[in-house]
Amino acid sequence: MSANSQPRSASAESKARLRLWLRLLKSTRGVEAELRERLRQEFGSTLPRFDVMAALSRFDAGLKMSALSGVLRVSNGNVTGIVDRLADDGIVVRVQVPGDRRATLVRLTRKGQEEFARQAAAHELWIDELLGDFDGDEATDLAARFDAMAHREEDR
Amino acid sequence: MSANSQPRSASAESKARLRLWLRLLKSTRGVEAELRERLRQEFGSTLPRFDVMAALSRFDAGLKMSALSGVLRVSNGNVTGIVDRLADDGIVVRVQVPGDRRATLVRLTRKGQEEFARQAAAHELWIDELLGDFDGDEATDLAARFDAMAHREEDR
DNA sequence: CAAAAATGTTTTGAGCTTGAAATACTTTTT
DNA sequence: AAAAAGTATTTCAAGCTCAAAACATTTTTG
Repeated sequence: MSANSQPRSASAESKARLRLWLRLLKSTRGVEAELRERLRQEFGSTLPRFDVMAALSRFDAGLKMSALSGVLRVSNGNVTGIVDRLADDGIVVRVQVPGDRRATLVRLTRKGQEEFARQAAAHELWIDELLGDFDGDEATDLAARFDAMAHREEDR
Repeated sequence: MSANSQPRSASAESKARLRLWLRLLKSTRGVEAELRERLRQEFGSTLPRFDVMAALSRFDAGLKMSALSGVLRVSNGNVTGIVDRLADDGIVVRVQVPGDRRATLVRLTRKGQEEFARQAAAHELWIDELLGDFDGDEATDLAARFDAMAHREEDR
């Protein structure tokens, strides 16, 4: 009955979502902090650098700066700085795109590929440890669930 | 049987966890990006500022700088900067702790309380919208699940 | 074909973030 | 009570992050 049965349950739902958000944030920040720390300790590197290397590792032909910032969903200027430092370290190279003098292609060097392979192997072990609470089936279910959510986000 | 039935399934489990982690990261980063954008647009503020205000709002008597960085799980120096700017804007005040001239207590001002109330109300609506994929029960279940995980993290 | 619009990247300025060093004060030890 | 150890906070240097502005080049349009 009554037109106002909604408000009460809507509010309870809203509180439940807020609680979920706070837990999600705490969990992912915790894992991220641990990953940062280990990348720093074990490889003298950072998460943003790892993310750039991971993205480039999927494209042997390299990526344009704009494509890279698109894949990573960070700003152009941001990628400029990270790639600068990665290039200084010989992990990536910038290559002119023939026929378009505005664009540059960024590619992992041989050294970059080797370095990424080492880090990615360690990274997978770390994740396995840090998300050890979830067994294979639960992880698979949740991954599908959050994939749906991530997709809904994209349409916004 | 065989001694090597473990490796195969362990690896599949590890892949499932890695996939989960990537989805989790994508989802939470997406929501965070949206929150940042809205805080900027609607309130000319940022997530770190919101986090500090939220923490202080739970302690009428104020928090010491070290307690604040403890609650937020960020470095001391980090909090110094955010509190500096919040103080410049009249959102918080630093108060001397009687009997200990090293410490300072940070408290929301009246203005800070009012500002936080407005932002928190909007924030709750935003989260309700952004996590709209999850109904109340699912949100409650998942919150408990990630709480368990976050607790395991703390023991590390 | 010149002007205008679009595309690709870097620069800039402000704020966030960290770990380590510096500073200031308090408590404990000798 | 001086020395040493511990606690509270800020400063520093380096890197990450964004939005907006600046630049350079290419494509489209009038």
